[in-house]
Amino acid sequence: MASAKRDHLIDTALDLFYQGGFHAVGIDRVIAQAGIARMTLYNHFKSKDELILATLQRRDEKFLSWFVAAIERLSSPAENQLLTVFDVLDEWFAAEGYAGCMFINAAAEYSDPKNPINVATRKHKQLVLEHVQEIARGSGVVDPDDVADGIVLLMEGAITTSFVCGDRHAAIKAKRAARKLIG
Amino acid sequence: MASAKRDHLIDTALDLFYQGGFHAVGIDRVIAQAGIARMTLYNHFKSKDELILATLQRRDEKFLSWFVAAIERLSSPAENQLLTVFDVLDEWFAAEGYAGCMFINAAAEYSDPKNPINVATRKHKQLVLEHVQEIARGSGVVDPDDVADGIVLLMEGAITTSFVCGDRHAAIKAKRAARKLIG
DNA sequence: CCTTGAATATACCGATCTGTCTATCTATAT
DNA sequence: ATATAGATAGACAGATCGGTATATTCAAGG
Repeated sequence: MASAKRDHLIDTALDLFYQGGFHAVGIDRVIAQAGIARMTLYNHFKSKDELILATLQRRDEKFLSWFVAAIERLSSPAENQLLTVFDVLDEWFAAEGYAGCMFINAAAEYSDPKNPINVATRKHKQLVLEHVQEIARGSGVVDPDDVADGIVLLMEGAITTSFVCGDRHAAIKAKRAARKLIG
Repeated sequence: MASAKRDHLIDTALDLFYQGGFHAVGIDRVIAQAGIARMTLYNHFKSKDELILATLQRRDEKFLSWFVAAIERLSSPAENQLLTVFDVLDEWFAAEGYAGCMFINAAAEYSDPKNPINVATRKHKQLVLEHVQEIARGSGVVDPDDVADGIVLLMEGAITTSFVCGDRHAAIKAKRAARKLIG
């Protein structure tokens, strides 16, 4: 199952789909960019949708591990970690090639809730929520789950605002709002 | 310029693109659903992108007028109108055929900031922000522009959460957060 | 050395895509 | 009644789509 070719294929497709969209990027672009034969792709994946699912799974793993580590890295004893989350977002938004949340983008193109791709997006968002809930519970705030809901809403809002509106200060604005929210 | 056929074409395309996505829905589907000849479409629009732009413009008009009216309709003297906004969102999310924000979805498929479609999405979001700012300024809150930023972030977060996660309580959660935000 | 399995290039399939062309029809207005 | 403008159906173009078939090359392991 695990193979260097397969690995490289997923990474390449991840880049292309993230930057160009799922329907707009064809198999030909993926194999050309990856420098891999057409049949090698279909040897590892039954269909384009399977490849998309693999890229989303990898994105989920990569993003969550980066997200958790970045919170630790940017944390300071003086600040509630719930607020540090928005510094992490700010770093993300400023990264080269930032194109919003790949899962929101995927849901926009595959809106049928029964579609496995759509299912994968919900799963990812659920994992993010659960991690924020953990932080909230550990930060000594009252009604941690309510606060986590509000924090996640601000996070999603910041992602959308930064990407769709090109607002470079979305994360900072969200952090300011979060401060009032935590009280 | 204005024509019944053209009008009907825009309405039909609006429905189909909103439900099915822009790349995934082809011209053939649009003309079949509209019951209109192929050449009639290309007589009114130079290209598919022009048609998409027309649908986004109509969506912008329809949504904003509905949004403003719904706020008035659901307003009560006892409540800050900034909070009423989330009751309006709740109504929207519960509507049949709800498929998120068409402009967020459009930005996901056309992420190039120079693309006219992308430009249209930013314009729409700017208009929404400005209306929320008006409400904030009229609601006697301190730092109305800051508050408006927070409200809009919660709105965008609620839209994303309701659509991507299928969370039916996203608007209510956002309203709860907004209450703390207004103070 | 030989076998086995993976990767390769390339041709090909049927379907669909956006967009064009043409020829016919219809309704309205002069 | 006739001229004009818009709508029609349908064929067509050229490109691209996702996916398959085949035959060849290559590298590693026994």
